Amino acid sequence: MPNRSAAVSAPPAAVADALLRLGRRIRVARLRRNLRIEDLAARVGVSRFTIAAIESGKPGVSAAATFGALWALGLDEQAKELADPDRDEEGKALESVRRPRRARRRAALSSDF
Amino acid sequence: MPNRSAAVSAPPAAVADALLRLGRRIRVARLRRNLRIEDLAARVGVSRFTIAAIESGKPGVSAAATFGALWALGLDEQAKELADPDRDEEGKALESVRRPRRARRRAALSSDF
DNA sequence: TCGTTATGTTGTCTTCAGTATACATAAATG
DNA sequence: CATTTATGTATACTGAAGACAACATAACGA
Repeated sequence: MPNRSAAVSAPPAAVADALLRLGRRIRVARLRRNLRIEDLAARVGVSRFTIAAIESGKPGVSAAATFGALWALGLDEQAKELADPDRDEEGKALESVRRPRRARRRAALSSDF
Repeated sequence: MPNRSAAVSAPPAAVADALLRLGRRIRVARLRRNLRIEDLAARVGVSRFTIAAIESGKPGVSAAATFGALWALGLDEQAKELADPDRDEEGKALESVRRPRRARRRAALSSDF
């Protein structure tokens, strides 16, 4: 079985779009602050090629580099709110009374056959 | 993330915290939906080990896998708002009149030593 | 316009992310 | 409790992420 996962080499369109949009926005924020790619790279602690990859929406860049760029630009506040359980209305609705520490498959109905 | 970069192997505390928090929240959302790690992995298109890495906040996981997990859980709406230029007050304030396509270092003041 | 320089591009090399298998642990279920 | 099974842990393998160098291109400032 091949090594690289499809999700990374060819992500779903929604994910690819999100990464592209995020990259473009990071670029806008960087330019507004009059930072060179190299300047931002130094702040984040990666090479200029990694920042270029982020800005062009490459799927394979590490989460640390991506969030690091947001942080280095002072844009990490919204990142902190990501997937906030309090705002996950669907999740709250689906949640059963208790909150299990493990998911469980629908019981396999041992009685048949 | 191959050739070691400090930002990935040992991210700034703020970034490490953000990744840890995001991972925990993804786990909460997954459990609320009664999905096993393996179920979510299948939706995202990665192995269960990658989901486990995301949930434990490992810095090296790819952005595609991370955003893919948010997407597979239906939590990608907030992700779309990340780094929205309209909300970047600091950036808007810093932005000069025009929006250059390249940053430029502070002019090197050719006249002095 | 002209020189400067930020960014893109190409190519090589190294390291680790992601995968897979196997086993251990612990949490649900009945 | 006992059984089932979701998740953690360990090891090994492979391909791509990321670093670096050098050069090409194009945008900016003067």
